Amino acid sequence: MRKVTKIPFRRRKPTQVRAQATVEAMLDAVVRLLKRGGASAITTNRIAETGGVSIGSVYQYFPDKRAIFVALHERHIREVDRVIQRRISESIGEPLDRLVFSLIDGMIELHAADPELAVLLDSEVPHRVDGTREFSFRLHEHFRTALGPHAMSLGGNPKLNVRSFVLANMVDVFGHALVQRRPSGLSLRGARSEVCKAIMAALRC
Amino acid sequence: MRKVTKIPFRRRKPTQVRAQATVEAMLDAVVRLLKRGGASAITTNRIAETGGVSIGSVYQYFPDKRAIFVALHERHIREVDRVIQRRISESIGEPLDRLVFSLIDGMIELHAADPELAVLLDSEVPHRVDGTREFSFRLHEHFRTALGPHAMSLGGNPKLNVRSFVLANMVDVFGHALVQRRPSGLSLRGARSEVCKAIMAALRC
Amino acid sequence: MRKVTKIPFRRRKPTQVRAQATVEAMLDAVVRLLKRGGASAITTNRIAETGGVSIGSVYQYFPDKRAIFVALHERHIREVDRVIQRRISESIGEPLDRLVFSLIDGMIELHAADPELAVLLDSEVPHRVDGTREFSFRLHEHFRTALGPHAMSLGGNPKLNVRSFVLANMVDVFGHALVQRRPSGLSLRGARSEVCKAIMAALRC
Amino acid sequence: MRKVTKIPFRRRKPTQVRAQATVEAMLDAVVRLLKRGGASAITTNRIAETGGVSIGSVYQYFPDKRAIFVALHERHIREVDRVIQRRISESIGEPLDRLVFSLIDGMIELHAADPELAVLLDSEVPHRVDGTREFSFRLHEHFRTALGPHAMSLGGNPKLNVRSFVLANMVDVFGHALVQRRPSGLSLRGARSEVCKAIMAALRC
DNA sequence: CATGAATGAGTGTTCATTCAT
DNA sequence: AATGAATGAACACTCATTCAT
Repeated sequence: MRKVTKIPFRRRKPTQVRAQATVEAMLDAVVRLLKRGGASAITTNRIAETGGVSIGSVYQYFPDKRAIFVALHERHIREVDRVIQRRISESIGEPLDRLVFSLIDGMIELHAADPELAVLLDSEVPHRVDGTREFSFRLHEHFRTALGPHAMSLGGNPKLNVRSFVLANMVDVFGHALVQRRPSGLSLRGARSEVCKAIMAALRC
Repeated sequence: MRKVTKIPFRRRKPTQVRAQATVEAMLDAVVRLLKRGGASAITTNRIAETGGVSIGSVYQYFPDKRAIFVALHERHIREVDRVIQRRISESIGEPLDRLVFSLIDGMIELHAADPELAVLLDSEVPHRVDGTREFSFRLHEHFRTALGPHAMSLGGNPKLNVRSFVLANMVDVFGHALVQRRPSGLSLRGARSEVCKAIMAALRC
Repeated sequence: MRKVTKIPFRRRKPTQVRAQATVEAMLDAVVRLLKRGGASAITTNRIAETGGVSIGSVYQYFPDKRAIFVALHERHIREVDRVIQRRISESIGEPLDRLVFSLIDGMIELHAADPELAVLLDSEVPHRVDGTREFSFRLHEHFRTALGPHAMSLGGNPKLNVRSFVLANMVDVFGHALVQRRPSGLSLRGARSEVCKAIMAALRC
Repeated sequence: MRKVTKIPFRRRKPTQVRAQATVEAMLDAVVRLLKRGGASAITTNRIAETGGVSIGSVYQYFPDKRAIFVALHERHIREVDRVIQRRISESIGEPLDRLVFSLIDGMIELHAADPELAVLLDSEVPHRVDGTREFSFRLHEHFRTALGPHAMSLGGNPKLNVRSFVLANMVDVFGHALVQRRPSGLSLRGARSEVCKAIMAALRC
């Protein structure tokens, strides 16, 4: 049988400004659909329509539907990354508890801006694990670097690797939990303060 | 036909032993498919085939596809619940650090049994938020109850609500992180011990 | 990245009588569409509709659209095969010119039954070459066998391989040409008789 | 948009040398795509890309996709025509068997140059029948004219119409068959000589 | 009850064609 | 003239669901 060799097709890379805007429009459309009707409301044609582009254009930028989801997750991850990095660099020279507070506060700010989104993003939009995993490690790096200068205040045997592991995971859960799962009877501010204290204690060992 | 207007229909309650086994077979089939080909590989027909039942039988036990996912998540949650409760009751009368260790150890045991599963379950299988949320609160309750007897060792002002919030979330993340995201250069045992110390510190304030 | 292994899906084999009828209905639908609007009028949904089955059923029997075309060609080939074999076996014991006449007559009968079809079949319906090639060889075999008993009447040096090659190809073209491209001023009967004489001459060397 | 109602539009006639080259480039691109991936690999955009022109230019020269196929077939037919006519004119004054040999040899030369192409051209590229039919008649005319001078050597009752019908069809099949379907155990030269003898016999009646 | 053939709405995706630049 | 980004109608194909047996 004659081999039916699939001939690849050029996919545009969104390097141009306008192209970037189009991609953003499409990702926003996904978010809008997600909120309106859950994962099952997301179809490629609806993404195009909601995003104000033609379905053809969608496939100019993404090879398939899944790639759109990946891009959406990546955009979210990039935002988290950005916030974390900024908060870290802003806290250089400050004492450890200021850093911890700043990180938690950054996460809250991020998730509080759109509380629904973060939840939907990882409950409804399928996301291959590797991306998340990789991101997790990158965060871990950031945190380890950030903890470096505070070695003294972490006691004689800092074990930075362990400390940053603890810090990264606590910032992650509590960043989410404070916004989404805060138990009744606790104000956000109060809970935040308690969490910061807990993190400090956990870091100091 | 993809029915949109739902006509209610009596669905068999799996009270019989055999029925239970059938349901289990189907849920296991979902897991198997999930591991083999990700979320997109899960179709009702394949669930039936893989589970060794007819597609008709699937609809005898579940009103629609989503219900299968819900059941799967519920089964998983039930397992976590069971482990947590057992560990708590086993630690009654023991000091707090024994409880904490037991909880973390339980979570590790749970996730280490099938490390892939837990990840896939909440990265690929869509799960309506309410169930998770509800589960989260229930866990919180368990933890608060469990912490009750340890009020003294938590200092003069225990704020049990806050402590259990901290405990629940830390057990949750680290239970996952120790199995999936443990940084290189740390043995499971070593990391576990560090995490327990961190939790203890966070609890004591 | 997680391997998204495509999980195959069971395709029904049309062994049952009813299934056979369904397949026939679908192939007939293709022919009908082909005559009505050429190749571009053939869509899988139209095949289903015209054939009186659901599109889902089409895919129960064929993995994809191309497979339908292949089946159509195979059906046609099978018919030619049947006619050729019958004519050959009917001519056993008869002189060579009776065999030649019978073969040409069979082909005419076949193509005259639906003159449009044969043309459309190989001008509009894409057909992978290998099938045709294989068929061609099989026919060649039949013809060689058929010529065996006539070795004497082919002169002292029959070279059966060459003779059957000549016969097969002449039966093929003239079978088509007599129906489709017969030059003006020639009756079918007259032309047929001339062609038979020509074939006989070509066979005798 | 797939325009259905055709609005007539001036199409550039490729009179210029450069224009001719562009058209050739596009037709060559079709052939290249055809060989690489069969009929389904031929898309207008790929033709443009492979041919090194813009898709816009393709539509400057062809009203639609089908027109490209027609042009491709016409180009092929023109080549066959050219070869046949040249061989005929070269054989003027020569005996009939020289003419027959020259024709067969011309066809072999033509098809052997690109054995794949001829097959693909009429197995995969849809070709409306009329063109082929018309071409067939034109060939027939050529052959009749060519046979005229050989009336004597065809016996007392030449029936040129029938002879040229026989000749045209035999040249056609064997031209293809010798290249594509020659049975094992036959050299091209040997088979060619046998075929020429067979044609001569068929012509002489 | 269990089965699995049949259904067809709806999906992801392609690709012929246009037209502003 | 030439370009190629953009379009969207239409396509091939899937799969949740039903229901006659």
